[in-house]
Amino acid sequence: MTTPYKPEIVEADAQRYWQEARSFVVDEDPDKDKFYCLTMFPYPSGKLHMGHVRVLTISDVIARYQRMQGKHVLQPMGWDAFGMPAENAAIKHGVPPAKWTYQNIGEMRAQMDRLGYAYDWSREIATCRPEYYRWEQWLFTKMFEKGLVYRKNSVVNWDPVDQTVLANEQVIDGRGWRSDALVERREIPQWFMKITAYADELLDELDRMPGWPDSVKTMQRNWIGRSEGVELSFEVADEDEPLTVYTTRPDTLLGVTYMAVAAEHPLAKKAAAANADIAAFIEECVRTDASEATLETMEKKGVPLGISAIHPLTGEEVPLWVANFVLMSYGTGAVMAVPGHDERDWEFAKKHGIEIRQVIAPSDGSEIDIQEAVYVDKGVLVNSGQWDGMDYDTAFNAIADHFEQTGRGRRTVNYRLRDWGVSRQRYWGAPIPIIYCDDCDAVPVPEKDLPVVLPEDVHVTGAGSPLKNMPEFVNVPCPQCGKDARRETDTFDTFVESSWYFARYACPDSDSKMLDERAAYWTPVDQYTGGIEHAILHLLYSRFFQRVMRDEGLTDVSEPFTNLLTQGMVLKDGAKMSKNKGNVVDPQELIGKYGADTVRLFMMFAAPPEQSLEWSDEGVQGSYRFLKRFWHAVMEHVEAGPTATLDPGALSSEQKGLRHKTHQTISKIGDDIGRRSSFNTAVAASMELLNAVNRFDDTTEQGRAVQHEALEAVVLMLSPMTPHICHALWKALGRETALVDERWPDADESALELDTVELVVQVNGKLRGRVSVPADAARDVIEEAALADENVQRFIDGKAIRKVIVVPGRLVNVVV
RNA sequence: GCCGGGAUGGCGGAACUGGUAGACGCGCCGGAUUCAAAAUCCGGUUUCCGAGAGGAAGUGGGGGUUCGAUUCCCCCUCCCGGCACCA
Repeated sequence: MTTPYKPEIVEADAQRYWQEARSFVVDEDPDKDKFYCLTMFPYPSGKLHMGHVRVLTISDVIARYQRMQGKHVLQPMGWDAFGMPAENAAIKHGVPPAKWTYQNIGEMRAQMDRLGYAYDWSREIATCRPEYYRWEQWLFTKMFEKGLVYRKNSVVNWDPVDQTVLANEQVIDGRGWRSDALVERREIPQWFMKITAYADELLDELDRMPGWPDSVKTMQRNWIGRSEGVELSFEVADEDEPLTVYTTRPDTLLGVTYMAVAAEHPLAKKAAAANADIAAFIEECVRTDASEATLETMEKKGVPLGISAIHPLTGEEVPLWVANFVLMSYGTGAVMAVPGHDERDWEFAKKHGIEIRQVIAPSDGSEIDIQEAVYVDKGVLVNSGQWDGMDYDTAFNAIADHFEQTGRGRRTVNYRLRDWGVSRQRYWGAPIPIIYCDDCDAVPVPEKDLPVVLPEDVHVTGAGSPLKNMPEFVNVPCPQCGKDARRETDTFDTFVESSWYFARYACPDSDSKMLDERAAYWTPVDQYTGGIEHAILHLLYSRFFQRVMRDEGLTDVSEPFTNLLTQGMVLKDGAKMSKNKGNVVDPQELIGKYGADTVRLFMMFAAPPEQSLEWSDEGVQGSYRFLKRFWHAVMEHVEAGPTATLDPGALSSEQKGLRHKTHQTISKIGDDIGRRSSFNTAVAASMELLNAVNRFDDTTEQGRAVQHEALEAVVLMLSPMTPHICHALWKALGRETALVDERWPDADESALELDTVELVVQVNGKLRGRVSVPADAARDVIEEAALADENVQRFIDGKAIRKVIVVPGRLVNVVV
């Protein structure tokens, strides 16, 4: 009987060692090659869930692997501590958000430690602490000075019963989640950050980011949505102001048969004053939430305003409509409609009996019927007078020139990207450092008065921010003129905190600067890991903030994350684990039953990191079984007595075979983890090697030596995934040093060479046989061997061989 | 609706650059061990035909390129993520 595997003892022992040796606390050592490994920090929601365990484990495996490559690794952890759930908990249970949050942080930190993650806890950050958010308040005031922030009216979801602003998430089927009242769109003044000032840089740099997945780069490109078009004006009958629209298809201009404005547009409001039907329609448009998904999937509706614009080229009258699919916040709040050559315009025109005019024909001369089907491709202009026969580019330029020469329009670059609205009408966030004075308007809080500290002892009711009812917070003298003034009670969007925390880990205790010289050592982040749901917002805001910090002279770095890995969700029964669905598996329970290593191993083995992971209780048991087999294999070997030194020159062919497998696996797993982030196949390869060791029944001196080498390799290579058991087994194998300080093994090239290789033989692409040939066999020798195969003979017999394809080391295909 | 991604045995997945489809694990079947069970160990396991040797089909559906396609191209279906106030 060998020593049994007791994970709770093995894991406590390893963790005690790391704790006492301060294994994961790092300094800024200029002589060492740094590696900054980071996970998107969690929201402290209460308990760790499997989604957390997955991403934290992926990141930990990378950190530990890089350490074994000799890198000086920083892996910090912290808390995205502001946000709505704390307010919801406060409303429900009467606990102040701060207290609730700090409690959760304590619980989650303990759970993380139980999982054995290699964190430098000396750098822990919680974004709800004034020492942290004072610096984003400070940066905001710097941006204010530079004109990178501004205030304008913008739309929110308004709950008319609770008299409060709702997040999109709090709107369910157009109604407030607590009041059930129909939500209204309402405009209020809010602060914006000018991310559009960096649009071109954010877009262009994507081409020079090889460490990011193409899918994320494509999403960001599309989100920024740079387009080149023409801005042009239509005169409106009886109006002084012309109606300005932007189009990327000036070539279709002669096909404009109507125009549409947003419900909030001044022309619509004016028409509504004189017409009850229009007023009713506008009312209806406002009674919806503000999310784009809702607007785009809504039935497209509109009513005519009874007024016309004048077509700038033909002088024709073009009817004006108000429509629910035009947004005031996009461009000018007005669009020109070309039913013949735009899908949405075509459907709207069909529905309302508006004329559909063909002005583009396919370049290949084929006939189309524009009344039957819309034609959106670029082609040749028709029914367009002097522009007839031109292709897209020629027409674009000719028409753009015409407008620029007549002064009624101009070429312009447009972005889909909008400036970032950072104001939130919520309590549990970082206060926006602004003071409103009747004389001086909005005044940023001077640096000496920062931070603006959020009062933590409050009573949250859910109806508006409690800050509004705290005169000691609100009433302050104006920093400019000293008169009585009022403090801003809105707080920052929590994305503001998460847009720069990664840099602050380098110097979390710096109280004189947002970032000090330590940031120059650690940033940028070498490996960033997190959910694909952050592909656009969080990652784009972080790229923006990094540049704002750069332009403020705080860093030379422009891109915050060199390599990005986006991990998939954890599912059970095909659905995301959530309390609502009742399919949650508690990590704590599993760790108690099997230990942290089993949970970590299953997470890494069950699916590739970018894909969703289907939870399986049986699969977890399988991982546990493997660790037990692993443990007993090493213990049996060790308990059989000491091992002799390996002599590679004195091995039998079976011994050579196992040694070949060992070094082939070392080579494969290094590539799997280091280059491919393919942890599931790395685990599979470890299992294969261990299976080979267990099948290898050779108790001679050299037999045991080859076995010993294989077992040490498995211990080293599994250690990033299951660090505790490997820590124990490394000691058991007679090693004096701690495994955490060991280097990744090297594959011995001489052990990888093979004398013979097996080739597959196909006839017409179908597998018909296999042949063994010397590794260095010439092409004609391979061909001869392939054609000589008995089964291959049956399929080529009596047929003419047209061609023989030889793929060295792989296959032979005989084409007959 | 728009943008991005995914679909392979009973299940999770593997096949990396167009070259043996199903590695590894789960489950299941059979056996060993046991008074019995659990645990453990050994063998089998895509489907169909065949005693076997072997053959045929097969990677969501339909088409195409190629000596050869899970992999590349076109069209479609379903599922997932995001859509600017969930984080």
